[in-house]
Amino acid sequence: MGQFTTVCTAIPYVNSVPHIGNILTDLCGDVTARYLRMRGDQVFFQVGTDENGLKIKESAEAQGRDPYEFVAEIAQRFRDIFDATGISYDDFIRTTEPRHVAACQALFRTLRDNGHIYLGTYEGWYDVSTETFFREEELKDGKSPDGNEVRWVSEDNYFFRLSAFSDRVLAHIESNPNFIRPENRRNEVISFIKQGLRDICITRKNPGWGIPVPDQPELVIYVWFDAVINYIASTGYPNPGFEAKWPPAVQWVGKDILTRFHATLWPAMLMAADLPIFDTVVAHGWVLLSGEKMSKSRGNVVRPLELADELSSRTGISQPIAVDALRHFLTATMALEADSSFSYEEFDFRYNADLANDIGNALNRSLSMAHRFAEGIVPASPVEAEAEEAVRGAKLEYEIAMADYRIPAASAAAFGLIRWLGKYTDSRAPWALAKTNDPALPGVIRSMLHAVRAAEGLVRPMLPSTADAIAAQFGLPPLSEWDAIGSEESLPVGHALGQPQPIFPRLEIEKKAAPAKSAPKAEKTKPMPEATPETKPAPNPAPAADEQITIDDFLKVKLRVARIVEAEPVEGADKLYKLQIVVGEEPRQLVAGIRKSYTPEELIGRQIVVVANLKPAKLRGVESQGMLLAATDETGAAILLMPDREAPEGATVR
RNA sequence: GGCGGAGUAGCUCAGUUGGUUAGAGCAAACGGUUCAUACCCGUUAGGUCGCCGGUUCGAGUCCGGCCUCCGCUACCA
Repeated sequence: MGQFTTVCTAIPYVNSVPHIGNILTDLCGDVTARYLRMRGDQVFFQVGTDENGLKIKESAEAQGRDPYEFVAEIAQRFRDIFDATGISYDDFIRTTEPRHVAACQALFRTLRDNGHIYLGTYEGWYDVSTETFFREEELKDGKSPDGNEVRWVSEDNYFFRLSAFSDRVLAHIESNPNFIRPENRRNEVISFIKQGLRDICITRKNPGWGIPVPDQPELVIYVWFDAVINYIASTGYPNPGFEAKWPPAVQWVGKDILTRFHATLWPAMLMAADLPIFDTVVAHGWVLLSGEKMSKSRGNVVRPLELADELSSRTGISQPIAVDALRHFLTATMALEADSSFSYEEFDFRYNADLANDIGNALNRSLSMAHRFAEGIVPASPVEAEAEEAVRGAKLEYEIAMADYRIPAASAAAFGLIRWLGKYTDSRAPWALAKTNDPALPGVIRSMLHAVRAAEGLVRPMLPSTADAIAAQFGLPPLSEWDAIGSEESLPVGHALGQPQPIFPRLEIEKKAAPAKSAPKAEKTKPMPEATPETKPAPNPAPAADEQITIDDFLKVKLRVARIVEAEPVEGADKLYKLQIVVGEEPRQLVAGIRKSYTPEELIGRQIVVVANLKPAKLRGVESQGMLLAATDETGAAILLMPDREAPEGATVR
């Protein structure tokens, strides 16, 4: 047993059935794993489900279900979808499994023994639905930044000394340019860490669900702290032998969980435990639908199997081939550095253009020509030089892309070979050569077959069922060794080829009349910011509406004259004053960022103009019940607005 | 506000270290071909390479400023 090449994927939280965006992480991991296996690596490919956390327990109970049974059912659904979409995992780990619990507790113990975990009192606001603590100043209108309910908690908990690892994590990122991919995410992480990392509270009071803290079962480990440990638990940690699979070569994650968890917390945890760190973490963007993130609450989700089933019923292709169509869409159109969009039109379009017209037709036409002009066997004449060159070039381009985990670029290399074949076939025109009994004919036929057989190997990581179907029509075993791509042995001379059979029947897409010019298809890529929530049947956006408001709009803003009675700096802030003011008779507290421009003495006693009906908000933990009006000079300094002469206290301004 | 990214043909995007007529795919128009799943091939787009200025013999490609969009992050009320 040698060293494994380990591929990890972020595990989804089991609170709903996955949509096509959710499986993107696993698909990326799968393509990577399949590619590396073809390269000859002994691959260990981990996937799984994240099942702890209070939210799960509450969801289960809300349905009157036993939590264990509840998560088991949902985890199975994920597993079924992974299986059906061809995710070739070697291990499916659930965070409720004993092996994961044991790994968490072992790691926790190690960190506690090392002094990287300490006991402290946590007091603050807690958002149950995301299991996150918030500082006072992070709250918005008494709710979490995401708008969830929060409750005040005060409990003794363990903290992880994340702050102590800022420098080391940063140094690691900076000295390993490939540690975080793609580049733009790397920059985001660096600037995040440079602001300093705070220690993180990593336990919660045990609600009867979760992983108990060793020796202190009244506490459970925070779900995020526990979740990332699954990667190493999957390799067998802490049992001897896990080192054969640890550390991973690559860890795939969605962009939303990169910065806080996989690029900072998780490496810091590994450092603290003296464990090796994975080579690379790659973050991909989201798959948007009509420009919006898919979410169950929005009701705009596309489920992978439903999509495949629908395609399958429209074309008559088998489900695995339909799944490949989905895999192709995602791997070809995704961009690592940005979000990508899904639409049904685009999906059909890609199916016809890339799969039916390009790869399907290339196979069909090459095989039928071989039967027509070469008696259905692989001719002995040598492959023409330009075909050798095209295959070699595509293969190299593919390898370069995959070395950097640029899956869409690898896909483009594979399809580029197919497109090359179309031009080649036309330029050599075997049907014309046949008429004149040209001796070049067999070499051309063999070259075409050579290219298709190579393409089978190149698309195999993305489209495993399609690749199998191509091999089957060739009457050859699957081309599953990378080095065999483009080789003599992969396509033996004299081999009797199978009969061609369309793999991807063309979809009939009714051509739209001609709305091409007038309506740019409802702005699929850049949805205009719509103020109106909910339904939007006939948007008809009024363009100038932004720039002009009505008098009624203006009168909604209640401006009043107020007097400053006290001014003191806000602790821990260097721009803010806490001001006590009176609006008429009514005392108010304001927070204002004018410390650079005024001393407290200059402020006290002055009359100012304030927005009196502004929703209170917290800045740096201090409530501000309004906003004062000020102009800004060219340096950005504030210039207070004041009445021209003493105004009646609390006078209305308009 | 800070940091970062992006702005290239109708659409999706490529464009290495600055260098001859700025590219690909798709869509559209026209033409060709018939081996193939009405498929494939060729031609056509006359694109101010976001705007302004600068460096240079020469800039999409470097520098400065500005505009717009996006991401991250804030002591923005």
